[in-house]
Amino acid sequence: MDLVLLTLRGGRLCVLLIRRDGPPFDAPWALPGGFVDGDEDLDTSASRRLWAETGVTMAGHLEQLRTYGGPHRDPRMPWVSVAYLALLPNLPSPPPGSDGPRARWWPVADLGSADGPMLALDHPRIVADGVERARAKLEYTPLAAAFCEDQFTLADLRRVYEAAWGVALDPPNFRRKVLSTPGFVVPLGQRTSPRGGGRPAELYRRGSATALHPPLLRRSV
Amino acid sequence: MDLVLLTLRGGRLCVLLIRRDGPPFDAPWALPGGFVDGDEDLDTSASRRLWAETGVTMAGHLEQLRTYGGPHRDPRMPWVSVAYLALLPNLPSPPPGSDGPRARWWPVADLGSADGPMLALDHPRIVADGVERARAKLEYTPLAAAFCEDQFTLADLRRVYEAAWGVALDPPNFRRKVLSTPGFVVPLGQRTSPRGGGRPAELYRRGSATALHPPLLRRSV
DNA sequence: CCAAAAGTGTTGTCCATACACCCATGG
DNA sequence: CCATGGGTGTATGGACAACACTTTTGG
Repeated sequence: MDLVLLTLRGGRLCVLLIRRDGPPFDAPWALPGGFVDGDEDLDTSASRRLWAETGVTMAGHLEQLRTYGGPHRDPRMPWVSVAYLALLPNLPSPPPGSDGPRARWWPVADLGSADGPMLALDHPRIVADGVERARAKLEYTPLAAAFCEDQFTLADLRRVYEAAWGVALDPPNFRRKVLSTPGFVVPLGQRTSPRGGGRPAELYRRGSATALHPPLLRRSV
Repeated sequence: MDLVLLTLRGGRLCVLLIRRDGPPFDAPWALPGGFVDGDEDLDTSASRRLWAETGVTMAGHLEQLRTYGGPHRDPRMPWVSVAYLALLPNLPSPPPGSDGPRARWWPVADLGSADGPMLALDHPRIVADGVERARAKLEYTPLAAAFCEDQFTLADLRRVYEAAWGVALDPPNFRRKVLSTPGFVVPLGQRTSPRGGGRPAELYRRGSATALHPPLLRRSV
């Protein structure tokens, strides 16, 4: 099992990587993961590993990403690996998990570049699939809130989209769009204490919606 | 490995089920599937099994659906199973595959009803996931053409949406929408010979687009 | 008073819908 | 000539992008 843990740090979308030393890893950085116990559900196993890596239990979002397998994978690894994708609010660096000392958050934009980490096995593709899944799900689900704390402002939510998609969104229009979607967010009737000037923002929490109708499309084309 | 093979028969979305007799199947109908060879890729294995069941090679569409596993599955079965989803044009009934005599296309709308088939293990959920995946992918990909023959009319394509979503679409507006999406379909400059009255329709084949911008949304809410 | 951030109003454009209408074929 | 299905034209409404403007805070 491999875990793609995504979060936002400093306005950048980041993935958690673990520094590995020996085989079966042919490159210094790899996704967190491990073996699945025979007596537990796949989702349960992923949830347990997520907790082991980050201490996170309820926050965020966890879903199965895809299963990777075939002769191209390292023969010393399990023949197939089920990858899971987690979207998490900002966490300490390094995260307080079992791999803490060897763990690091890497901006996903740095993965292909020269000063970015070298990823082992087929992990580059797994990360790419996870990032694309996350970007796509922001369009038609309210999962952007999984990147935020329990209470968040609409600016927090907007910055999730801006970091994940690499675009700038118009704050007034974003506000209208989110508030006009039933169940996306729930107002709490409280305001933030402003930080260095500016009007305090209203606080919200996640709503009960599971899909956005109509979606919040990134206008790429 | 389990295969969810979907096709259109008589304006209804149908799934291929195999009649099973003994254990490990606790109900008479099950998805086609089998074991994965250790020396082949997952996608390759799914493609091979698809060919074995239907004789289909290039037509249609095949993608990984999800991996199911956990203690709730039958202990005599493999502990995990990777499910694949295929969208296929209309095929003979029964299909000319290895399980041909025991295979049957069932309308997915009948699955929950009293006169519908009883599905073994966790196959009801797998079928439901596959159907929902197919319905969703019709929105933002040109995969509806995978349900059609090599050459098809816009009415054929429209009937795919109508069958999968259970709605009626306005033919003029559907036509404009499809033709205004670059790469969705390619006109062939030929016309069908009309069948029992009506103007002959123009013929098209699949285009090169992989996504629809903007999507063709079902207005359910 | 000024800067900064949150929030409101307004307008134009695009797109989807609904539906009237025309075209081409079989009976 | 009529029924049937394919295809075109067009008016209306809703959603979104753009941007001017107001509100509320800190300095």
